[in-house]
Amino acid sequence: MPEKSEKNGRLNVIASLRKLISEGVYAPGERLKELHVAERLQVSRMPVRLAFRTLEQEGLLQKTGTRGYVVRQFSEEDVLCAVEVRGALEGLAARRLAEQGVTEEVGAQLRDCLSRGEALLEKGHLVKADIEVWATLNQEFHRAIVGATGSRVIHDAIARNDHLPFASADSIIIDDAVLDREYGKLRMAHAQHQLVFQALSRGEGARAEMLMREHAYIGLRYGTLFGLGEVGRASETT
Amino acid sequence: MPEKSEKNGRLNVIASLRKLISEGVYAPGERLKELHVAERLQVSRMPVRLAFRTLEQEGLLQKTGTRGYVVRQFSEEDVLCAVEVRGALEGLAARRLAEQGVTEEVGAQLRDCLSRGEALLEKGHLVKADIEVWATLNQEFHRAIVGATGSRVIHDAIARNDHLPFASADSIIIDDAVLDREYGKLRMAHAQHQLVFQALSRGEGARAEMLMREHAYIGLRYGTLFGLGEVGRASETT
DNA sequence: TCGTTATTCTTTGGATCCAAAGTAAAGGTT
DNA sequence: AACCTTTACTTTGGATCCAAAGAATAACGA
Repeated sequence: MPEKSEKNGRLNVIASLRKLISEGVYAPGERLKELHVAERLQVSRMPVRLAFRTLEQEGLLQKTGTRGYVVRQFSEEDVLCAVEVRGALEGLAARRLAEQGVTEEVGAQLRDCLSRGEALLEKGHLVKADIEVWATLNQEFHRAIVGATGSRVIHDAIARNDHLPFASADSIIIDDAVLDREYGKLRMAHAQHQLVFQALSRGEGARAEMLMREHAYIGLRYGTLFGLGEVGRASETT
Repeated sequence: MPEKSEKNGRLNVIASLRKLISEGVYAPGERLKELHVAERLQVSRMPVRLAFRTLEQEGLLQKTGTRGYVVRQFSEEDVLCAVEVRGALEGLAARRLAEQGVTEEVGAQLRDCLSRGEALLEKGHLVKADIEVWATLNQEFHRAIVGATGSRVIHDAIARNDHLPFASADSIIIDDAVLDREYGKLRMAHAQHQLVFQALSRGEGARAEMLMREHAYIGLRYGTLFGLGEVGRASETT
């Protein structure tokens, strides 16, 4: 059973359910029954119902025509679309930020991310733990940009579209081949980050947008969207 | 009190609450109490709680730091961002559609929209009822494009970002000046639709995208996002 | 034996109840 | 008189109960 919140001893049903789905406990296409989930999480049906609503909005669950919810299936096509949506929105954020100018604080934050990325690269190779480090770093870089636009509307739009159930790095086997590929991806992503930062600093909005949109594809290009093989299994997505 | 569903006699709490907010019954910034809304809509607190969750996801409500929800305030800046987000996403849809090719069925649907738009224009002026006609027509055109991409991911992304509480046409005073401006807007929008359709038919993806992005601004350019003066009153949006 | 109908069971949606957390107010103390 | 503490009340979150809608199954008729 999932761990409860430290603060009030309450279970975050939404997070738990999201985790169960991304772990594949509830498989894509599977019908989800309130009572079943409730018993599994040791809560009553009520919080589960709330969670279903939220996860439906996130796109993780899907209302069946008749009744109840099923776990949404994502095709490779869906993943591509999600990537493009993300690219479009983050590109928008980048353009806005470039046009409104990067503050000293945000600039420092981005530079910090870049230098930490540099440090990772200088090692010449990756170990498993580095993948998580990079993931955090990457997230920080992107969040800084989106956050710096100051537009909650854009921020929310991105957040709302960021719930595709990709497995996290620790749920798949990381062998040397994977680490090699990840290193290559990291090199490329880092270079792209540098370019984006450059464009942002120079106030080149259109260029920043274009670079960010291209950057969004990196996970696909390097075939290291963890778990893609799993989520891509679905042939039908409607 | 709002009308109940014909089918099962049940009230759509989400739609009702959304309406109440867009009508200004619950003003931006106002704290929303479950019990109060429940009594107003003649339902128990439960469906209201569900609705709060959904509307929070939609961005209409906002969780306060401590407890409860407040009606979200939208600044003019927010509206601009929402428009750009919409443009970015619909632009994406247009590009995809152009690249994958417009089917005969979708082509016919779009042509139908265009000819109906033409008919409206030929009258040389608008009456109040035409505004609603155009709104429907416009919606149909955009939906056809987004729907034709076949990507639910993109469709949902757009739908999720389409909940800003603009007042509908019938909630403001429509005088001759407004009708004139609307006629001008309609001319322009129709022309843009024609161009988008042309680009789509020719498979010119990048052009279709660019045109669609520009088209998104039309409501702002013509200052006829009904109710913008209202929602724009908020100075702070965080 | 197959199809149709009726009955039962499953599952969801809504209402009410209870507990916990947070807020406001009142009273006491310095 | 001002500030702190304690108490009462407001409001939300969770649990349970009840009703209604759907699905499955069984029984009856052709």
